[in-house]
Amino acid sequence: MWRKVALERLRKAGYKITPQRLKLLDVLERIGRSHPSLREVHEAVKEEFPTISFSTLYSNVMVLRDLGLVELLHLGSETRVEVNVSPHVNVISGRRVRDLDDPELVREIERKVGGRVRFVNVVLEDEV
Amino acid sequence: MWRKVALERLRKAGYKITPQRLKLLDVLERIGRSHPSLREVHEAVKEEFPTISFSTLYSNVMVLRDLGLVELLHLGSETRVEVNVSPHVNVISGRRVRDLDDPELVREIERKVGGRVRFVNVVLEDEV
DNA sequence: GAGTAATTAGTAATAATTTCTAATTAGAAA
DNA sequence: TTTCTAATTAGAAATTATTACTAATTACTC
Repeated sequence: MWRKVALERLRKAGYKITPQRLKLLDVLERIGRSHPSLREVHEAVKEEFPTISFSTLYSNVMVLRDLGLVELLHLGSETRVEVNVSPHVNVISGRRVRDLDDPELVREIERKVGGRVRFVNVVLEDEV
Repeated sequence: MWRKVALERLRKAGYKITPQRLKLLDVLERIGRSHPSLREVHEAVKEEFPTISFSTLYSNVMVLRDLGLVELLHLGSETRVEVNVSPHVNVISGRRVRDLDDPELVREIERKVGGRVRFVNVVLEDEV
């Protein structure tokens, strides 16, 4: 579903459809909800397209971001890619991120902070 | 207040009280609630102690973090220092961060995500 | 006041992102 | 289909921020 939308939007915006881009869409459709880092996305794409360079991957992720197809979030020292673009909650414990789709909660937060929420990161205490 | 607690805790933990550390406490007491980046904290401390190196500043901030006296958060490419250590909400728009102390909201989020919240970052849509 | 381990400043190393460029290629037009 | 051209790619280099290392200095104990 996301892949289809993404492809359509790339076309509409006049971007060329290269094999590198197609593989990137495949990979993000498959693992995007696990919030992979750029490096992890690169590794995953290399499985299917071993010669893709980091720089190509990087610039393509930026294209997707510019088109509003992915969200980037910064966790520790790394940039994570997120396919869920609707306002939602990321629950973060350590390196783990899980999505919580709770429009109710998002709406309440919007009411309290006064502004349109892009996303919410809830950082939990490390379990001991 | 925070400064006093911090100094006490440094002493208790057996750390030496150096002029560099005292200036750092001064600065964080003063500007800590603006969530300065490490670089900004360094600049601010240099105003009062021009010879302090980034590396000294850095390791002292890490000491404060280890003692639970500051929280570090990663925003874009930079590390921000936060003096507010109780579970709370950071409202982020662009490079700006403001604190929202709303224990009610934090408690509700904790209930929904199931876990002890360290802090919550609410990232807002960029204003156009 | 001396001794000692912690701290400091300066520098080097690392890690992740971002930029740059020559060669290649997707897609439009002939 | 073939040609043309601007967009895209791979690889390398530059940048940026953080983290690690080390010799010299210093805060604190006795």
